[in-house]
Parts: sequence; structure tokens; C-alpha cells
Amino acid sequence: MNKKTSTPTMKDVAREAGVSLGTVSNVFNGAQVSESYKIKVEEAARKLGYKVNRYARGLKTNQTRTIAFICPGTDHPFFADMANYISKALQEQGYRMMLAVTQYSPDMEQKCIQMVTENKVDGIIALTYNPDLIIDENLPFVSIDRFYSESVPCISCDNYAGGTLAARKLCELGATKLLFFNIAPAVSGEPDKRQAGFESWCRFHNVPFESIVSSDDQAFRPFLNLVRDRIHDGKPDFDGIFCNTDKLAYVICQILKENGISVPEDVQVIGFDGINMFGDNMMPCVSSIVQPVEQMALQAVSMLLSADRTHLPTLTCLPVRYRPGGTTREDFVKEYIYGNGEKEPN
Amino acid sequence: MNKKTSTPTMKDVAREAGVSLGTVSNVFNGAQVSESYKIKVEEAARKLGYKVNRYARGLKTNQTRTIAFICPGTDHPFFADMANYISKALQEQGYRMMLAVTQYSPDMEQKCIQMVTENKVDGIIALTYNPDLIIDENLPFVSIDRFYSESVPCISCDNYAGGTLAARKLCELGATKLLFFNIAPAVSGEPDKRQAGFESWCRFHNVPFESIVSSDDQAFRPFLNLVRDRIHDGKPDFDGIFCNTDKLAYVICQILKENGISVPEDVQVIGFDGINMFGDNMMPCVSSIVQPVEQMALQAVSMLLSADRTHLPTLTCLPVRYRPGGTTREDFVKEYIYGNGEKEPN
DNA sequence: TTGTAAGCGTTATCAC
DNA sequence: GTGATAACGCTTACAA
Repeated sequence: MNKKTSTPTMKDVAREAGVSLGTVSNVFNGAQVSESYKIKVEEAARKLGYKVNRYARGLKTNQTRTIAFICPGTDHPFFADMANYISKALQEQGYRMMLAVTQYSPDMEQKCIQMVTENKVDGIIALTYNPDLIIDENLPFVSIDRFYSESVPCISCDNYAGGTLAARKLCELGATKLLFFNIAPAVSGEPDKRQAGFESWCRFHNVPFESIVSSDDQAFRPFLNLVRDRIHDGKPDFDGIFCNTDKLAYVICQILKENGISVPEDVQVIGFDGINMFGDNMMPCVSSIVQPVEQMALQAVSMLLSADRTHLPTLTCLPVRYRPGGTTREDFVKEYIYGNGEKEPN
Repeated sequence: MNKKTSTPTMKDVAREAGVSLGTVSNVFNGAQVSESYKIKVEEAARKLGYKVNRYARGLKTNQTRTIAFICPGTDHPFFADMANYISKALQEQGYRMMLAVTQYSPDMEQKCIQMVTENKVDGIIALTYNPDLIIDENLPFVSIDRFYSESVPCISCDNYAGGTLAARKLCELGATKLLFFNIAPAVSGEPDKRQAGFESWCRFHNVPFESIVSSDDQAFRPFLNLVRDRIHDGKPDFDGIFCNTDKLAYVICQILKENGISVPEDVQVIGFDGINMFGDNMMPCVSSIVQPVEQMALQAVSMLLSADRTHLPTLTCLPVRYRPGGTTREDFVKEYIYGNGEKEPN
């Protein structure tokens, strides 16, 4: 019985194989080692069940092949998807992902950065709301949806174009009097551009519109009241709504229906995000401008891991697309019922 | 200019404070240190911006205060919620969470275990499907929804009771001819008990029922065909369906509606999981038996971190509850529209 | 109390 | 090519 009952180390492997410690290290790091020694070492390692200790390695090499993803929480599908794609991309490149959730608390955001820094991650991808976040210049950092400074690359979808697209789509589908709905965010960020894009398109094309932004603490109630005020003789005085998020769009649809208005017959609604009901990329909950979450994740990872980080773009906007989801007047084929894209023979 | 441009170490703090290395360590570990020295050290640390290097600490102490959560992917809301609650619970206890996604691949599951083991996590919480998973007896492990062996505690909701509850609810709400729908899982697990509970209740109460389990590769198509076969003169020969998951329930509702059947008027549908549309615990997508995800997460964490792990229960089943979600005949108040539980004055 | 020094499991720099 | 040996930044006896 060995004196060591715990996990075997390189030393143990070296002893077992009858070679030196350095040789064992060379084998596992792909350095020049004669075939016979290599085999001896590999056999000894297998026999002992040796696993590299990445903490020891990290201490020595000063890189851990671990990156942190900081976000408010994976309860929201957008963050959940982002976490999923980032994690997948990292694993494929031999990296690990640490997940830190902040619940929208600015303090927690800073604490999470501190936490993962102590943990010697090689970089951070963060989706944060604290405008005064202190970011270590020496630690690779990529921000999603929020611009911090020239030295922190920011990834987002093309929010402005998304707003434009929403307005255009609504009009193409027959809407003539538009509304923009949003719940005011606590701090400004890239998503604010959705409204700007929407309004700009409407102005340019002389489409009448109105923007309603409620305060955060009022939740959805103001929209309920507004919708009711705008209904005369059972008909609303608007016929198209662009909501800043799918969640808001979903609730608005509920409100409309509860007030006797048909969606999409009377009023068409487009949201933003492209949320899928069960995360399988096939069941939209509303018609929406969908964010390219996977591309954003891949881009964030690639920029974070990029060898030369001195010439990174300050802001990267990835293209959005429109997807019907039943709240606009449009063929909306439920492919998930009928099978692989084949349309139901009727 | 210091020769060291990188992050300061305890040595730097010691030099700056004019004390020894051991004293600095004692300060940060709450050991007995005279007040004057303590202050000197803390000031030096602040001045230098010292942060503990957890890799060095972990190497020495053999514990990293990091645990791994392994699951198929956070794209599905159930896993996403689980990841969120586990992460939250861990952070509150000063632990970090590593997220590893497997995409339902048995190989990946094993690889992820290897990966996080190399990373010296203090424990693993896993939601896996590989029945032959090799689990290191020395590393604390808690399994969710799958029983492995006496030495691996398994957490799940009370699936059997959930099946029973679904059957009972459907009947209480007026259904008389029931159906159970499921897509056959690749491997058996705790969730299989849902069907058993459902059928047992029906038998005991002499309620006619039928169970339809389609094979995985057929997706939803078999259910579409079946529903159509069962409609005679526009009326189905069943009036209540219990689906093994919310996702299936959601699709079934779509299928029913597309075939001219009203939900919940003609047919009532109950799913399983308790998925919330935007992760905010208030927007159900179907009537459902809801899993106590937060309690399961807390339980998993507490059992994993438990000081005495020799007397842990083999299987822990947490209670489920029924929640109306619009697909059963029942008051379903959309609280998120009208405000904090106050019902709309009518 | 405070300082000194050994050692955690690696990698890396040397001689050989 | 291979084998000693010195770090990496920390904790922890043990000595002072």
C-alpha cells in the first residue's frame, strides 16, 4: 500500500514508469520524448489513473483556460441561451466556463468580477448594468450590450437596424398607425437604439407613430390602461405595435386579447429578442426581431481569446432578422408539428 | 518602478507592510494577529490592490470552493432554472460554479466529469443520461433525476405523486376519458414514474385511460396522426390529456387547436415541469405539475456541501404542485397583467 | 504574536 | 533526449 491514498501526481507516474519528473511533464505537454519512454509513461499514467492537476499547472503557467460569464441570471431565456452557446464554444476550444449570476445588482456585478479575478480566469464575458463597473485593463474583457470604453470591446446585435426592420415589417403587413412600447431600463445601453431605429424609419416614411415608455416600477399596468383608453367602440386607434422585448410583446398580446382585440387580425405585434419557448430554436412565442445569440456568443469568445487584442473593434453589431411567430399577419408554419420543413399537404 | 508589473502577491504585501509572509497570510485567514500589524497589512494590500490567488491557495489546501454543474444545456428552461438556482445558492455560500454542457451526449457527460475533475472542483451536481457513467467515489457527487448507486445521492421531484396529481386534477375538472402522452426517453430515470403514478390513479378510480408513448425519432408526428384518428364528427373521443413534459403539452395544444378542438373547453391538457415563459415565475405556458426547481437546487447544494456525507439519503423526492396555466378549465388569473395578486375589479 | 521554511503539483531551465 | 532543480503563490507547522 502506498503512503498516498489520494490522487496520483506526476511524481507517482514518474516513479511507476521509472523515469524522471521532467520526462513525464514532457510527455503530457507534447515535447520531444523517445517513443519507448512515452509508452512507459502513458502506461504508468493509465495504470495509476493519473489526471493533470490544473490548479498546479495554472499556478505555474499563469493561465487557467477558464473564462467567466457574468450575467443577471439564466432564468431569462436570452441569458440562458447566451450562457449555453458560450459554454459550448469554450468547451470546444478546451476552455471551461465559470458562471456568475448577478440578479441585476450593480454591487453583485462588481463582486462577481472580483470573485472570478481571484479565480484567475483568463478572461471575462459580461452582460452587466452597472455603468461604473471597474474593469481591470490587464484582464481580457468583452462586454455584451453595454459600451464601457474604447478598451472594452462590446458585442451586440444591430439594435438600430432591428427597430427599423420592425417598423418596416409592420407597415409591409398592413399596419398604418404604430405604437412603440418599452419599460424604461435603469441605465442606458445598446438596446436603447431599438426605439431610435423604429422612430427614425417611421419619420422617414411619414408613418404616424407614438412611443410609450413606462417606468420600471409600474410593470405592465400602464399598458393595460393605455390600451383601454385607446379602444373606441371596440376598435383600437392603432394597428401595429413594436415592443422592446418579446416578454413585453407577449404580455401586450394577452392584454389585447383580454380586451377583445384580436391579434394579429386587429392589431399586429412584433417583439424583440427571438425567444424560443423551450429553447429549441423552433417555437417562437411572438413575432419578433431575433437576435443572433449564437453568433454573438461565438464572436464574444473569439474576441476574448484573440491572440492580438490590441486592434479589436470597439463595437461589433451582428445582424438581426425578422421571424413570424403568430402575432403578425403572415404564414406562420408550425414546422415542429409537421416535421422537417415539409409543409402540411392540404 | 517595481520589477513586477503583474499582479501583486502576498510577498509584495509583506514587503510593503514590513512584516513577514506568514503574518500576511494570517491576516487574510482570520488568525490571531495584533491590531497594529493587521492594519498595516490591510493598508498595504489595499494600496497594492492585492487579490488572493485561489489557484495557489487551492493547490495548498486541496479545496477550491468551486463546484461543477453538468447538464445537457441551459437552452431548456428547466436546466436553465436549475443552473440559475444552483449558481445563486453557491455564490451565497462563497462557492463558484463551473457550468459544463453535454448536449445529451453520453460521451460528453463522461468528458465533462473528467474536465471538472482535472479542475479540482470540490463536488459535482449532474443531470445526466449516461447509465454507465463512471463516478469517482472520492469526489462528492449529487445526481438529479437519475439514480446511480447507493453512494450517489439522487434528487428529484416526486414524479409519481405528480402523475397521480395530474390524473386527479383532470378528473376533478370534469375530464372522463384520459390520455397519457410521452416521447420515450433513451434511458430510464426518475421521470418515468410520472406515467406509473398517472396510470395507477386511473386504475384505482376506474377512470378509462390510454397511454401513448412515441419513439424519440418520430418527434411529434405520431401525436398529430393519433389526434386526427380520434376525432369523429368534429369531436374527440377523449377529454383530458396528461403530457410527460410542458413542451409536449404545449405542442399537443397546438395540434388540438389546428384540428379544430378547443383547449380547455373540449379537451383539457396538463403538462409536467412548470416552465415559465420568461423565467420570472409568473407566466406559465400550460397548466402543469410544477417541479420545485429551487428547492431541488438548494437540496442538491446542501447535500453536496454537507459535512457528513456518510448518512445521506439515497433518493430525495421533493413535493410537486399543480398550477393552472390556461389549458385546464379553471380560474387562471394573469396576475402579471393586473398587479400583485389583486384581482381585476370587474 | 511573529518569522522562517517546507511543500502543494506543476512547468521550465539548465546541465548531462 | 533525459534528469535534477528552481520557481509559481499560497498555507502551515514549527521555531523564535
